[in-house]
Amino acid sequence: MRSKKKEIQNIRDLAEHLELSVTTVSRVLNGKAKNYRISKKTCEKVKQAAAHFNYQPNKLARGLKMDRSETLGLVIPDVSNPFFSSIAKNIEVQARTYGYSIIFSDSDEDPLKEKDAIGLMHSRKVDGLIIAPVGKENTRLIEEISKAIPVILVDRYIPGTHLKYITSNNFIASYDATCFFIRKGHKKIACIQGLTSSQSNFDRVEGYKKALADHKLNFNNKWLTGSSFGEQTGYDSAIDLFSEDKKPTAILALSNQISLGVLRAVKELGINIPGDVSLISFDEQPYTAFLSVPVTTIEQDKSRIGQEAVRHIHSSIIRKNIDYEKVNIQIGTRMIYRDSVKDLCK
Amino acid sequence: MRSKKKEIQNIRDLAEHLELSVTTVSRVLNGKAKNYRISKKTCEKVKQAAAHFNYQPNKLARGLKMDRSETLGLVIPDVSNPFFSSIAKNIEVQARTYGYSIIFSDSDEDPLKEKDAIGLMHSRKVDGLIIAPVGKENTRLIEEISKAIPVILVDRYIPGTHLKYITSNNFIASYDATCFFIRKGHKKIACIQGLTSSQSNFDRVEGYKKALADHKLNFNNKWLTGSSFGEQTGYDSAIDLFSEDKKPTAILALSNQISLGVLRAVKELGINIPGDVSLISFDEQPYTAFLSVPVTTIEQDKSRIGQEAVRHIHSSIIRKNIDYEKVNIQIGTRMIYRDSVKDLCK
DNA sequence: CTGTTAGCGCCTTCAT
DNA sequence: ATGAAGGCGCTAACAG
Repeated sequence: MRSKKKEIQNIRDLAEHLELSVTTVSRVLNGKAKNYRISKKTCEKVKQAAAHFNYQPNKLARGLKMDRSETLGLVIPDVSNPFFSSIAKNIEVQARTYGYSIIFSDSDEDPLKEKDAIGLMHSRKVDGLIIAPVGKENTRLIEEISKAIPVILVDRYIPGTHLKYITSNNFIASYDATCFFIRKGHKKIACIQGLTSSQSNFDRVEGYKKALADHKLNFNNKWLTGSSFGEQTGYDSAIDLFSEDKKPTAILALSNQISLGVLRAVKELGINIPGDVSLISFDEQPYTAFLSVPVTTIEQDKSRIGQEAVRHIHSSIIRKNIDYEKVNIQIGTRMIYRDSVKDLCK
Repeated sequence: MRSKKKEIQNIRDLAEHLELSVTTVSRVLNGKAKNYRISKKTCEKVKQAAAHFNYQPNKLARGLKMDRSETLGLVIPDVSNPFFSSIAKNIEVQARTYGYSIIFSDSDEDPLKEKDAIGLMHSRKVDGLIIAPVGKENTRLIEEISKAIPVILVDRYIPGTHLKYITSNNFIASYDATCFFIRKGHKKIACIQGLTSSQSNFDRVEGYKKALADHKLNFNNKWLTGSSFGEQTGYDSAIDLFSEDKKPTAILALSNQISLGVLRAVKELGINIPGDVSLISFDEQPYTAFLSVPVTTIEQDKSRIGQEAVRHIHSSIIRKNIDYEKVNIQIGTRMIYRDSVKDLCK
């Protein structure tokens, strides 16, 4: 056997080189040697040759034939947000253990881009789709596609649909945080919310309201501001909250970026945390402990969210049937107590 | 024409429904109507039907036939690092404007995973590969694959190869930062480095050394510590730097995560920045201004790095030839002056 | 134990 | 101005 490296581009070249049929080679390479009782010798030869020529089957062709691309679509609103990048990382790493590659798209908080991205995923024949929807705009589309392939929502979900989701228990997290404020003697508690059309935002706001109600505190609309999860919202809202006669003693910020904005405003205004105002923020980050004031946060279990998402989508895929088993997992959160909340009772 | 929605799964179904040949449908859908002088009427009918049935061509089949998957591979060491997540975002957004989807893989700072990821990209027939290599372990493999498809390195590059790269001008950035320390009267300047096998780290260290040399300051090995870009390295190095008789007056941290580690150590030790020690950190982040001490940073132009990478790879792809035109772009950085450097001259 | 062959969905050459 | 047919690389009946 000449060891001269011919151009081995596909399985046929390899088969010819080995003087075997493509079938045999295919079988060996797909671990079906046993089923067809292919001789050890042949088996070894094939494997060695494949390794020698560094042959890798064309996944496009394989996908076309098998009707399975071994690919998962991932659509998230903003990877540069550390919350989502963490989720993305966990999903990718987990997905690979199941043999999937990730086709990734950043919807940039834009429903139109999201729509395109979903369409693309479909035409690329992903086996499943993991999506953190921007809002509710593409609900119909997502429901439609979920009839063809398994879909799972992460973080942000859409109620009133069959769509499965995995998210944090936002209601309880928010409820607990607000209660914590109240226990520390706060009565004027503001909440800076994110995207109002997102359900996780809604749940957080509900938790906040419920906590107020449970403690016979009136909910006042002037203390609920904000419109997106971004930094600018936090800044604008904080400025607003302090410019007028509102002046809350506590702020619940519904995302890490929002609290960064609050920090910017607070710095500009010369306001002191927790002296003048207390702060609790959603999303623990590696840097939160080292902020100008170490802020008390609500930590979400990003790694578990990612893992569960992949696990569920994988099991839907192998079961081949888009089951309507209800999967709506709300993963518990954890408060990390630091120095941004003042105890008014002392 | 019945508007009953038959199952339109592929181009043949669509053609049959329209009572046209697949050829014609294909041509219209690929914008080649003009070339074949297909009548306006036919054209319109086809487009409408495609939209109506929400038909999307199977990209797997298309890719197989065309030998172009319209897909770019992206392999980076850690998306949860905000520096890389920012790059990833810019790359994805830019790639989409050229019509590429991104197949993304996180090598998790592990050369083995990186190797697998690159192999997978190859078998998925990506049209081009953008990679921030972990170290130099997979140089051979990357060079090999670069003969088959365009490859471009971002951030971390590999010298002594033909591999194209786009990175920050790390040498100058580091040189300038060190000079700044010196100008402020510092003489005992430590440098906490990242992955020593990465060229960008090397360049940064070289810039640091050169600045010392240019100012007749001896480089002393005891002030060069660290071994990875992670947070723990920053912490360990800082502890080490302060525990002994070293006690530098200034620290140059070669990544944002390293400086977070420094901050952790400094907090634990009750050391004051910039009172006891000054700090300059690579990588500007949204939070850096709000850290316990707003830190002076070296900002890299992440959006430009991403854009250029995609631009170059796209042009290599359409030119169809893997040209050996040297592309080694070093993008300028910008220092953002804040309060973490003490002026010893005052 | 191994091989032959059809066909996945698409584009394109050649024919009309 | 439109069609028919071959083939991209792979897997899986079906056939020995």
